[in-house]
Amino acid sequence: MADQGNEKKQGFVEHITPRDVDFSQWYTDVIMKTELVDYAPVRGCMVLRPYGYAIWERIQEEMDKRFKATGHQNVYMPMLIPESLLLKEAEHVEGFAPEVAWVTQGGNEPLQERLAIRPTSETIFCAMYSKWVSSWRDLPMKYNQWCSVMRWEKTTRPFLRTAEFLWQEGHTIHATAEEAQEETLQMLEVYREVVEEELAIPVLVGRKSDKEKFAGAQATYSMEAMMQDGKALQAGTSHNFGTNFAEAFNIQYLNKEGKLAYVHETSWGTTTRLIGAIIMTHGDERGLKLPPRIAPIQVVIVPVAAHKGGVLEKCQELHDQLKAQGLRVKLDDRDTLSPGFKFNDWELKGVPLRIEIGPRDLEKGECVVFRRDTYEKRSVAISELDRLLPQLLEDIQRNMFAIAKEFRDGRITVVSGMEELKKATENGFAKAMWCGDRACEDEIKAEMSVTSRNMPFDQEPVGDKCVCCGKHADKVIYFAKAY
RNA sequence: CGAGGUGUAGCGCAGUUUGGUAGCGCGUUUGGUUCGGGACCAAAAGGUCGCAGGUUCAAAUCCUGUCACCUCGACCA
Repeated sequence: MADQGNEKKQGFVEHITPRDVDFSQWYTDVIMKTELVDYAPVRGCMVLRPYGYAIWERIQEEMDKRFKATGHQNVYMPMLIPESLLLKEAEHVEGFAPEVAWVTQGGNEPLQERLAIRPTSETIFCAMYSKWVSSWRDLPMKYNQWCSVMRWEKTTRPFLRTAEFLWQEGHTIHATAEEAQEETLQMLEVYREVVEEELAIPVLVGRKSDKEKFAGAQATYSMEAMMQDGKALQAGTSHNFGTNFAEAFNIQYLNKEGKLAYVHETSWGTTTRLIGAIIMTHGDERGLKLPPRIAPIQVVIVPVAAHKGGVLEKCQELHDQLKAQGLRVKLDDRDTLSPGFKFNDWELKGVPLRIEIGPRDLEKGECVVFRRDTYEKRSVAISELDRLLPQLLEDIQRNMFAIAKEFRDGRITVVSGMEELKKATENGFAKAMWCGDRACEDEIKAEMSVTSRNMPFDQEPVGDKCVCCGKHADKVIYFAKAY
């Protein structure tokens, strides 16, 4: 029975729009049919269903433990921000004003001052920090909050852009510019680590251009992932505010020399958009494909002819054993569905490993193990599973990252002129030299709807002339169409 | 927000041109037989036709408005 990975026998049933026919429709089919989300009866909002929320909880867990390990604490700020507070930092207001939702009435009384539903919480963190800091001994303060924010977006798509979304926002204040910069880059690295090692999504990290940076930031850094349609998805950002907000909100402390000084501030965020990134990085013709480390269910056990010869009992026993071993395992004991249906169903839902156990296997003390990433099926002694499954999960994790990275790298093209840039960004990223002028970015965006993504650190130049204007250039930069 | 498209049972659709009893497939429920890649038989339940107005003896069908979703553009995580 070994290696019966015969493609023809694996009559998988097509239930979603093929990925290469209509990527966008494929995405919608996948998120709906896997029951990750549903549309809410509110404009632009989505409901995270149990399976979708479970993925978010896994991401939270991985992020949160690293935040704690790097010395951060969680807090919770109010959802409502007084208008006067939001108006304090000019660039910040300008950036967010168009998409703020307002509360104008409390009960039956109109409010004296309208309240913004937070689009982000810099201003309220600043208001509190200004109360809490007085001495250099109070610094740094490194807080994070898990919450939802609201941005009145004109067009929305589940996970990628919704009016309300779940995220974490870290906000820290420091005594020196050096510390703030170190924090900014440290958190970018934490993000990179979670996304590459846990979500198996390769990312390009680097600094944003001034045009693309956060409203009110001195510098913004991002990680950018490539989706299977070649478009970029900004997967997380980390900002250094310098003293911009501290000056606007008067966050001062007495330094060691006994003089008043402004704090240096950072903020950084990742959102449920990461779930969209997982779907569009790894998904295939059969649906979702979850990296083992983030999958809410790593191993599903499907009994065949469950009522015969103690099959179900054996499956239950195996389930308990694997669970005790620390694997996230599920026994599919639904009694009205055929095994074939369940195979398709769990592949659609992206579970990395499936174990099939039927009467024929039991006679031999074996089971069939199926890999979601390679579609490979093979017979294995049940007694080997405790050793084999963790190895397979690690192998799948590595394999998924390698495939995603190979795909991405194969679609990054070094370009030196506008025609090449246009061609490269039709289905991937362009890597180019840039002079640093805003005008060149504007021209590229106007002509081909392509934006600069970020400027990688420590990169060898790929030329010495700006891709747009041809003048001297010393900045390596990525361009792409973006979500 | 600009251009185009779609809203009819949980899902996928027909019916709209030419107004006249609300249809099909899948799913669901009950019973039985099945179970190694979306099983089969029998019976049953399920819809104010996206929503709000209007025209008409009569509206899924005609008119006006509005909302949601999809595709392509402009803004954003």
